[in-house]
Amino acid sequence: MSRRQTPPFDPGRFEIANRLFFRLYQCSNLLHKNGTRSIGEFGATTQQWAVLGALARPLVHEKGMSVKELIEFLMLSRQNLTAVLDRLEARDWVERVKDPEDGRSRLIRLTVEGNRTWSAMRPAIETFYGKALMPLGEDEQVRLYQLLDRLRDGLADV
Amino acid sequence: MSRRQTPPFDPGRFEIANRLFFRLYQCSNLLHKNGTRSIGEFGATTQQWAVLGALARPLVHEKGMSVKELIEFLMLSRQNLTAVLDRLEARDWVERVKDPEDGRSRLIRLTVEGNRTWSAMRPAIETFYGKALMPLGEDEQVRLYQLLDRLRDGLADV
DNA sequence: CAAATTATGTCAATTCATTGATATAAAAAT
DNA sequence: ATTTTTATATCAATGAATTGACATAATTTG
Repeated sequence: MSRRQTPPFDPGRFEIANRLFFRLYQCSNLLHKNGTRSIGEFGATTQQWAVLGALARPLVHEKGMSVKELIEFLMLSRQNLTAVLDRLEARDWVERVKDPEDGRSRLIRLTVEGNRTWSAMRPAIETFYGKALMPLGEDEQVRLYQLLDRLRDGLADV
Repeated sequence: MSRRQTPPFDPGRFEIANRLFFRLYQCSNLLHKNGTRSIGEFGATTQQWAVLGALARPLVHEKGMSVKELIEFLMLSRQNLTAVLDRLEARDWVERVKDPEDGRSRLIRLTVEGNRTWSAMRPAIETFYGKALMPLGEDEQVRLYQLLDRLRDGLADV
């Protein structure tokens, strides 16, 4: 229970919120820096890995995803995603194919090469996950992503 | 106890880690987008607000912080911080003064104008915090920043 | 005193992120 | 059939993030 309408902000509440978002900022910087370094041998970035990961999911892998779906899933702007897709397409890791059911829409799919690269990256990603999550038990990892889920919902509604 | 040395990665563990970092990525994008929008009237960004917030802390406010300390606190590169400080200095929100105790070092301090701006921003930041944290109770907010603390430590050690 | 380290800055290249404005083509609605 | 909406793309500007290489000045070390 107890979801307040407009929470009053005493100094304590502000401090907690401040720490929370500052940690988020720090984690975000570290994820980008060290995550990208850990897959440096492939010349990819964490953002590209997020796109490949989205497209490699079992239910998506064959039909692909539209740009609109990718934007909503990754929560970034269309202009930005277009640029990332351009780089991925230039490396022949993804392809844009016309949607047979909607001529306006194009489906983004992993190429064979993109699939191969994603598989090759997985061990490096697993190593990164393992090291980065060292201080957290499995139950805490679940708790953390559930809390991040709700934070995301809150952030999206601002 | 049970802090594993090299955690074996069964599919379940990978899935949990994957969700966790993906949520982190989404939250990071949303924080940047909606956070910056919520202080848009000041023409500042969440990064600039992080720097101002760091410098506005009671124990720091008078003496300031060196660039090195700011880099370690904010966890970003020197080249990047220099650029952010340049923009803040151009707006007369921060100043670089020589450290009387170390001629190599320069102390970054809030100017009077920077202090004024930080105070003016606070209500907008409080509103943002309030909306973004709507789905989370106070106890959950504390739990979340503690978990992020440990994730940050893990990410830093990769 | 000379050499090495430290703190900062600068220059350059790349990627990622935003917004805003504009364009094109196809689907849907009137 | 015309209009409107939708999906995508493009162009431009700005800010933020990384890395690498180099420069300078001051402190510390040998």
